Amino acid sequence: MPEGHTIHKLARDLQRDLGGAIVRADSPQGRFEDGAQAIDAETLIRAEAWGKHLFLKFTSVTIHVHLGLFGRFRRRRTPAPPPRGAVRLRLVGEAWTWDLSGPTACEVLPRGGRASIIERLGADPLRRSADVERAFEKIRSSRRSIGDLLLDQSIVAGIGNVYRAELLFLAGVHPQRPGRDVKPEELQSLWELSVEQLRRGVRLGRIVTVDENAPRRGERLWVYKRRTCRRCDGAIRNVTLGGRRLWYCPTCQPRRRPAVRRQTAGASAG
DNA sequence: GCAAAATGTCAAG
DNA sequence: TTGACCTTTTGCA
Repeated sequence: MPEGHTIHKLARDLQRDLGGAIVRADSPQGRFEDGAQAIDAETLIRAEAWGKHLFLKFTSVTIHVHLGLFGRFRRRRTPAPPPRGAVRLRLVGEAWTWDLSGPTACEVLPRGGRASIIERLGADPLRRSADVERAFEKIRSSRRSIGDLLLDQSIVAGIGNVYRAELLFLAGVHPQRPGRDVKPEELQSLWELSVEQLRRGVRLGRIVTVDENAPRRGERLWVYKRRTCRRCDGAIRNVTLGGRRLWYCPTCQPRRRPAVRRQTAGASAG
């Protein structure tokens, strides 16, 4: 189940397996027959990710895929066994076959369709061209909570419910702080953590935020769905923000920043 | 066998 | 703010 890291890894894998070659396409489930027919026997020119959106550019048209909450791609060796479950789109390459099931969106884009989707998306931590300043501006001028803002794809594209909780924890920011009250250095930290963590997610193929080499299953996250805090052992709280459940540690993520201890001039920093 | 949950988004009220 | 939608997996009878 996908946040931005999943889609970016997918784009790379599809590009590697199917890119630059002719692909056979069909819709075993039958709900994308016309679309599959449109690209069948065409060359996959480029697989590209933008936030949580995937674009598959073929010779004559571009396919847009959004996995939503349940969507999934399965990779199998060609010749592949019969589709398992409801496969919306099967892409068959020389060596590998990819089966798509359960997407929220799987559609042939009209001309200009890709551009109009990208227009609506905010800064993607996995893209070098990300317009960070614009994202910061939107956050700094909003009274909505930072927890809500981080899920808004038109501000930051690619962060989902797990990453937002983990990033806020790592940055020590309380999720209910209004965007306008988040300090520039905290925003900078949130952004840098996003880049670092999402990249790690792409590399590992799953979300791992804890600072351990080989975290065991169930020990990969700091706060998401946990009851106690890994760092301070205090009770984790959860609130609904942006329509989704969000977990945080009230001790490690104080609502007010801890007062900076006043230092007399000339005192050496600790 | 069935219910519930799952890393998401959009449109209706 | 709520419900609809997409599908698979897991847990409980």
